[in-house]
Amino acid sequence: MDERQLRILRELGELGSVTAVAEALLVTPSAISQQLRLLQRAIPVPLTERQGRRLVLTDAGQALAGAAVEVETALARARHTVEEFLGRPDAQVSVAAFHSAGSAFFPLLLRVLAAPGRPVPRLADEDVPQEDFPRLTREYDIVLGHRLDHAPPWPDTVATTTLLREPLDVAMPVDHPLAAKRRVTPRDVADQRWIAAHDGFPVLAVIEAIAAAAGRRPHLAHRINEFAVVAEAVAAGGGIALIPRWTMRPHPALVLKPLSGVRARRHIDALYRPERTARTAVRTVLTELRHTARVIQNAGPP
Amino acid sequence: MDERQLRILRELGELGSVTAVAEALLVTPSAISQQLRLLQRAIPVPLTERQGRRLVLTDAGQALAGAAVEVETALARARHTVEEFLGRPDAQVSVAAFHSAGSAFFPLLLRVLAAPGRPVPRLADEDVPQEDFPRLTREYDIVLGHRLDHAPPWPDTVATTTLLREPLDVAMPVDHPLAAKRRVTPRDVADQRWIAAHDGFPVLAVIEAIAAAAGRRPHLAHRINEFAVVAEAVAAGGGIALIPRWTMRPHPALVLKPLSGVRARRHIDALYRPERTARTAVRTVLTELRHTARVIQNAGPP
DNA sequence: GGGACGATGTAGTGCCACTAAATGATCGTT
DNA sequence: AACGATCATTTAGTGGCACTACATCGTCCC
Repeated sequence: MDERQLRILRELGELGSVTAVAEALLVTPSAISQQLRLLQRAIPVPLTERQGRRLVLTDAGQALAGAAVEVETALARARHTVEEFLGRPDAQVSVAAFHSAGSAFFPLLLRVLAAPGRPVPRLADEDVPQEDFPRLTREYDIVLGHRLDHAPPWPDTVATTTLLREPLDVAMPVDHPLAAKRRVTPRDVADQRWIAAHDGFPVLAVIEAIAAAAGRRPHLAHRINEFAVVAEAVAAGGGIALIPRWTMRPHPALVLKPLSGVRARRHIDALYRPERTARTAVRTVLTELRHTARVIQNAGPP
Repeated sequence: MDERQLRILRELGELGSVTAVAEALLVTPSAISQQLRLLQRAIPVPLTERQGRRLVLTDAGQALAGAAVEVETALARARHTVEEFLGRPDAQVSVAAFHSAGSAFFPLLLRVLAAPGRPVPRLADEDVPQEDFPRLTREYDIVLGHRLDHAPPWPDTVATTTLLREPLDVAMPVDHPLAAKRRVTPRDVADQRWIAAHDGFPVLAVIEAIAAAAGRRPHLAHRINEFAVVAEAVAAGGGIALIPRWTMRPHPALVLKPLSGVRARRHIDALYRPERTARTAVRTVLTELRHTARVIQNAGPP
């Protein structure tokens, strides 16, 4: 007893003859007759009976044809399930971000999505080395990752959208000798003690580029990834550091000075598997992330 | 997208690997893999993804697997529909009877089935010529028919159960000359005017047999099928008649005298298509008819 | 009765789900 | 680091089954 046989039985109940069913299903009457015989073989009571030269359903056949409607309904629903899954505007969308992007994007994203009928965000922070961001797209619909301006592009296993090109400024205590300058050069800062990120994190490469531009080797005093911790360490006189201009909340005891002569920028990119954009809700969140990026860039951190 | 592919998807969701699904469904992993590929071909977003060396469902796959459960549920219900149809003890059972059987059986049957959980009788009277009783089983689950003791048996296209072997007595007015006898012989009644049934109805053959036993030709004064009408005609002096002993309500102006020397009996049989006894409710009604027959035989008509 | 209509049986064909065996990928182990 | 074990997939080949074409049989209608 399979779907097709039930379909045939149902059509026979509604159309009232084998020939009519055959025409409706675009096959020969012989095929219908054979399938009915096969269906009958599995069932111990007659499902059909001759009425003159026509074939009609018995009571048992009508009972089974009724169940066949449920089967077809369930199958039709199954066939539409994927579309519905893709089309739901209020589905869950998981977004991962490294810390500073999270602190800047998540509040704005939560606010703009806090309405019925909008995607339901599932946010998570994931601070991983550069090369691990693409892998996170297995687990999250959208991953906010960062890389330096000149760094190799993301592997083409993932699709990407650049949300921000954010300058990295030199952070120092407000009473630092360099705090009087409008901008600083690699020569200005090459001999400073640096608070850098761990290996594999993008900020480190910029510090090395700055030192190289001044012909020195960088003095890496501390290795701290989290910018909020970095800021506190800088304020406490632990050294200077590179801090993103827009996504970090300003620290009252610090000043940020733009670097000249070295491209110190990081990209904040949205990484995702292309097929996930088939979901309306995912596309919506991507759009909102782009919009959020403009807000962040114009207004600075919240 | 067919049932099997959905089944495979569902199992993959629950078992978590192609090999496990293959073992569960008693096929090779290759078959599973191929079916998943076919299913995927019909759907624009990935349903599965590699997780290490295993294959697991994506969110879209899980959504579809959920719908697959509904499909399987509907199919399982369809597969049980026939059994349920057969097993329902309180289903409708249609019973047809010729007039006198109806007037005797129907009241008792209605009384014994008048309870929740018992078969719901759909009664009908059908007075047709002898050879038409089997045909009625197309339309009714059970048909009460009658035939004479020595008449040819019912065709074996129908199953039969004999409910009653009922004597046919000679009915006459209470003041008739023969009313003084305990029983009557063919010779006694051969010259009487008879009230007989129409051609094709069993009673007629008995009258002819009586006449033949006495070496006469019967004198058929009237042709009336319905025994209630016959009784009135006899009471009014229209002639004598054969009247069933148990299934006719006694008429106050008539007496019934047994015939000797001639087998004057009719069978009241239940005719039905064998497959209909697959239904519990039909078997129940057949049992109750047999029981009702015993009551009628012992107690006489109600 | 004869012709039209409807259902069914039979032989043959093409498709499809499956198996078997090889390949590729990943994991755990020593 | 290398190996075997495990898991998935691919390929070629096979058997079963749903279908078509054609013939036959029963039923209805004029």
